[in-house]
Amino acid sequence: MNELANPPESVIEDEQPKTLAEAAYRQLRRDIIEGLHRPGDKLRVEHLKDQYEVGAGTLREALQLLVTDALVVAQGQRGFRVAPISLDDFEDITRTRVLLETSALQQSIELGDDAWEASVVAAFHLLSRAEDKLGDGGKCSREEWEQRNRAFHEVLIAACPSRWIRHFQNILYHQSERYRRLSLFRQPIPRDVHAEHQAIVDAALARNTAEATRILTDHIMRTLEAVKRLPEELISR
Amino acid sequence: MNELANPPESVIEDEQPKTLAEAAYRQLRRDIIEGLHRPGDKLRVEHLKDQYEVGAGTLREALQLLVTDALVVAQGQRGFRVAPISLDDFEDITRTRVLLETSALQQSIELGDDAWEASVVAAFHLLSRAEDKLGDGGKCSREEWEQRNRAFHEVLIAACPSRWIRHFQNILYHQSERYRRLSLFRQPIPRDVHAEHQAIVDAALARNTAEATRILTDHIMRTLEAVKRLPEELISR
DNA sequence: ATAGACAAAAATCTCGAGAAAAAGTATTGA
DNA sequence: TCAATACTTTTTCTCGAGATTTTTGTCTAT
Repeated sequence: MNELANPPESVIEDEQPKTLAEAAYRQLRRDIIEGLHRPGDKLRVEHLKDQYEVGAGTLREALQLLVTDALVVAQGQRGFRVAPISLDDFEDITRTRVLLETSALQQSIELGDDAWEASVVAAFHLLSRAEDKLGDGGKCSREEWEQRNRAFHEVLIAACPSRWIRHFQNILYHQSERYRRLSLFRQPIPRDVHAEHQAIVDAALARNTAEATRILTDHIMRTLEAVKRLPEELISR
Repeated sequence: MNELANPPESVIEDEQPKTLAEAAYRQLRRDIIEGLHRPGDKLRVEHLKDQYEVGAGTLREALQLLVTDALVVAQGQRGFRVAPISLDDFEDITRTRVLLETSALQQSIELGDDAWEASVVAAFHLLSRAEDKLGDGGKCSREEWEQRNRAFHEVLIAACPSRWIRHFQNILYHQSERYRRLSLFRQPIPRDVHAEHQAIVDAALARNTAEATRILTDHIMRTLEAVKRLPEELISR
């Protein structure tokens, strides 16, 4: 009678888009994160509706969805813009991410069962393979690596029972993805990210909460440092 | 040339609505929080567009905005529903709120200047007055009290420089407002909320971070306990 | 009586055009 | 030369109607 059994967790990439608006939304989000539409750019519905091959109202809805992710800002009667970026903003994103993600990791370590451990190991393996192929010579796209990196971080906190923390973490991850692209653009994997991930997995499986959160914090904060070292004009508007 | 000077902080109640869609959004949000549209209810565009006197597309946009606040969930090709409520959800909301709000309060206490102290005292005064009038015999609506209570909690963490924490906290506050209504419905101010607020203000002004966060945590968690004591049928779907 | 399938009804999703607002351009006067 | 005003163009916002999809209702066969 009451079919609220499986409420759609959130608007995450679960299945394929069931509506044109959602399809446009995903494509737009990708293009924004990729930097095709640059921070601060105006997003004119009249132009974009042709580019994405949907009606004006539909594209409007897609833009509204992006506001939810804070990748787009809507200004009263003056249309939409790509959310601006700044170093302050990224520092904020990073610190907030640390706050949420360490809390989630703590609970995940505390509550995770065998299946969780297995999924962590699996995700780490996939990520490692992507790194191998990436260094090997373009046998694997950075696209693929990003996807697996995201999956790894997601699985790590998957045993945290708080939907809200996971929801917010998800938003922040997408945000920081924009900045991380900038960083990777210059220095194609500068730090020994692999070792950091390995250390996190080890500590997590050993149920060493303090150690795991410490490493995770360093891991996340290091990306901030990397971006801080970028030439300023990249993070201008 | 680049007029990004004042990016619209977020979609909070700052000015009056500049667009029909936003007007409908606010009215709808109010009605959902008030419980006029109950958790789990289907929100049929065809019906609601008459009720709120806007076109179908416009109402659609309003609903999309509510998805951002997680007060409404959109299901693929099957329309919109009022976000369901549950005790587990409220527990999650509360704990996440504690995590964010205590962190924000710490920073606020650390960084707040004289102006911040003044605004805290002012907000507390307004809230106290509302409580007086409320107990006095309906000289002040619970509407008013809710508004000032929200303002108080907002001002308390206003000196926290993290926009993201404040943004998330705002979402969670609106969420918990739905539950708090249920609680207040039965027990018209059961606990000595005033004393708790007073204690928070004292500790904050004394820059006693540990004490302030401790009290704030208790304060927030107590609402959870109150809701837990409610008859189950109120939190059914 | 229950289950399945087919048909009718309702609701959602989508589109393009018209009204309102903002931005841009040119003209005029000091 | 500059400022202010009026006009033009662009863009956003809004609405109602049509196309798809989901849901409801009915009928038949096992």
